[in-house]
Amino acid sequence: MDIGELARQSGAAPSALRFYEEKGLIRSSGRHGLRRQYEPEVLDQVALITLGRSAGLTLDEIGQMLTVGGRAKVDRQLLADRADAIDDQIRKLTTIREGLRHAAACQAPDHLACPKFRRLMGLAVRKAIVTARPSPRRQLRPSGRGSGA
Amino acid sequence: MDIGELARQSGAAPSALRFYEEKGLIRSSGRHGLRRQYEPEVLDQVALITLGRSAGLTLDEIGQMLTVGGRAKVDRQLLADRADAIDDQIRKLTTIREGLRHAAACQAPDHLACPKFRRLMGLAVRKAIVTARPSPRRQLRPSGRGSGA
DNA sequence: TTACAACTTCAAGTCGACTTGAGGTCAAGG
DNA sequence: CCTTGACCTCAAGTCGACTTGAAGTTGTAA
Repeated sequence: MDIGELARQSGAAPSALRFYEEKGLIRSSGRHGLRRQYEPEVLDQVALITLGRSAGLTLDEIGQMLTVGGRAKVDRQLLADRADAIDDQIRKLTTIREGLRHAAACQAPDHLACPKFRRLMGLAVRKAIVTARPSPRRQLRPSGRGSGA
Repeated sequence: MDIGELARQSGAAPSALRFYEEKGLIRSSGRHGLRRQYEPEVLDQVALITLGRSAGLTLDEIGQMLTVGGRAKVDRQLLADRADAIDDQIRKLTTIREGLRHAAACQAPDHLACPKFRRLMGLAVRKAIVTARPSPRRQLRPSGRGSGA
């Protein structure tokens, strides 16, 4: 299939697909004239990329998980490490979610003053944060999730 | 305390703190000469910002949760919506984590070929929707953004 | 055969979240 | 009094992930 079809079926923009290819996350099987042709299984790869991106992973991170070249590279340790890192992120998000759920229900006008909120967020133990720089985890362009929601 | 002290205690760079202030996420209580002075409770706010950032939230998103101005704005619906959005992100991350954990243990050289991996990632559903010769629809505009998954 | 929509490349622009650098101010200590 | 260094402002730079635009090519339907 050509890039337009892949775009339609995957939901990713053609420019994004070219970008992924340039980065080595997907591969075209050849050209028809000058047009890229893709095998159907690329759809799965793009789905994976999209999922990863929407979960906040960088393309580099996703690339490390993808065995796209077909060749080897299945670094199990890396995979396990990534899983752990994601687990960590899940814990942080869970913390925030709980804090938010409470804040949405709480009567205190300023939730930073609410002891329950503070406990949920672990703000009493702020000494722990010393390790400046929370991993350079850059986020996907917020686009969708910003408004309305 | 001045910005250097806040930076030291919070782990955030002074430039980041100025940036947060400019964005309205924190406030200085005044100046000593030309130097910003901060109240201790700003530490909590910065801790919250740091936590949110490391979980992948944008500053705007975090700002909406923060009642920093002291004044009202506790939009419970917004808070609940944010909690839901975060829940969604947690689910995606959980999916990925499970996929990764399996891939790290699996023998298949290409996990996209592994049925268990595919099931974990929910990639099987893709198959169904394919090529039914879609009507010639053009879509070269900003594509409305799939925002994926 | 021709029109044209869909593709191509490449360069530059955008956005969020900061960082870096230049040039300037000022409070405190020697 | 003078130095120092932590602060100040403002502009510009950086990075990731794309998007946009210009200019050119081509498969295919009419």
